[in-house]
Amino acid sequence: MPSASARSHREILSDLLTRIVDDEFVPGATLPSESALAQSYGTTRGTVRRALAGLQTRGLLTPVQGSGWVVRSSRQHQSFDELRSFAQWARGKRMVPGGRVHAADFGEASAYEARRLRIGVRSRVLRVTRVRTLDGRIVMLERTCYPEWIADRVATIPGDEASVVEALSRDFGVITAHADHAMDVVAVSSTDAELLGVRRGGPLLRVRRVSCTPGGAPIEYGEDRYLPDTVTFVVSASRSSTALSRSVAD
Amino acid sequence: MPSASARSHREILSDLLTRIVDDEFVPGATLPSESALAQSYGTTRGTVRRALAGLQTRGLLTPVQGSGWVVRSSRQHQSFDELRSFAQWARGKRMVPGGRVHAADFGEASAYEARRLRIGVRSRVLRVTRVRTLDGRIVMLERTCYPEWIADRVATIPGDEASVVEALSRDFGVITAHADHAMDVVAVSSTDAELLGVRRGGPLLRVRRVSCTPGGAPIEYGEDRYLPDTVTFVVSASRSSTALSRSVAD
DNA sequence: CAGTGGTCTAGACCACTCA
DNA sequence: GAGTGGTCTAGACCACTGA
Repeated sequence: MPSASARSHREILSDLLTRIVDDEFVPGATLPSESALAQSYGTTRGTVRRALAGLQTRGLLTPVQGSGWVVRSSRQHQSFDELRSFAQWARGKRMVPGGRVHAADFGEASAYEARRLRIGVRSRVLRVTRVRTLDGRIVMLERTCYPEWIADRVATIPGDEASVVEALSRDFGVITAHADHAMDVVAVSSTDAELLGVRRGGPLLRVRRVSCTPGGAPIEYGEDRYLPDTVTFVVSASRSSTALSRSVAD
Repeated sequence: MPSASARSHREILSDLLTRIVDDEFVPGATLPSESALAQSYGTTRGTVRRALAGLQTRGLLTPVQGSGWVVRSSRQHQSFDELRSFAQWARGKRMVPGGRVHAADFGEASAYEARRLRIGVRSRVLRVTRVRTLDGRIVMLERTCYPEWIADRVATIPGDEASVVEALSRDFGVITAHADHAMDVVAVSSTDAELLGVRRGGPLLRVRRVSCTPGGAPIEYGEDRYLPDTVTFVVSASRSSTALSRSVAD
């Protein structure tokens, strides 16, 4: 039953989410009508629709005009924070994230890095290479490039800090609001092979990423290389709700 | 300047989109306030906000509370149809899609296929293997599994049909409304090697996909294997708008 | 045809940003 | 403190579904 106190769209979303995850509404079933929900939550259709739209975006519901809202899945997708941070994602999965910094050096931005970070070519940047582990097993090689405005702050973060994202937010108030990801596949290079402890030529999933502040200022350009059988990226797409796109490799 | 006739949220969205793509508003710039836009389009804030939310989902805009809507990018993301259909995507990129059916056989659903398609184990399914080309070059190997309710209709589609998705919609009225994608990386198997014309052991980007009707009925389970340097998947994520998630490979 | 979601209006108050 | 986006209300009409 609905929480009598749920009036904001967030509360309604979280209440419906709980009820779906708890199988009160199973996949394939139709929810009560928007008007009925509005009445039972003591609010209006507009507010209920905001909550439903949120669950649609998360891939749990789909609207069928003239019929009702159908439960599409009861599997909860991950939050943006979990997507953004390796450590937060790992903890959400009850796994122990670890890793070590292999190298951290200042240098000049390449043309590619400069374009991604929207800074001048040859501006000062900090490049950090980390090897990431899950439950002690190596899963990923991460190369990150930070623009000068944040580089000095990043440099003070200890090499064994599990979550750089958390540290940036906690210690410096720098928050990630957006991230663009590009996913493709590459072969293991000689350098990769040494750091990851695998043979050359094998498959790696590469994720290139630019994270930005709420104002749109790029915080970092990162390139992650995952070993096979370690992670899968899942995208739930529908006509009106996803920003996934497929593009020609450049 | 705004089209005087733009009154629905779709029209406003498309007008703003044009103005952003045409660099009337460049990345980093702030749009006129919601109230100002509402007035100039002859509508209300609510309608304008729907349009803005759509552009946010597409990764073009981001709201900054107390300040305004900031242009984040002027690169247009692809539509759901382009994501869904290899042929439509290729045409959007001005490339020529091609391919041939290598095998098409009826068989019994495996436990995995049955779970994905929400049908009984050992139900009758149609399995089709296609090799896909772009501008004549082999880029992808596609294995698709169709449940019985649609299999006979799929079987009538010619092997050289460029877009199965289009054919299903055009000839049978079967429309894809959702698709869940899981992306990871695998090594080239001996079978793959033969069909794709590459050596064993190299990297392939694997995309597993379940497409559903508006009512949520699975239409197909597909597994695509892309050669390196052919496609990249791009995801634009923010705190409130994307369904991308990262999960442990199973 | 009754009931559903899709859309739009017109207003209100709040939280936040920035000069 | 003026102006911005964030939220919510209370209603209206439309397009569509399904019995």
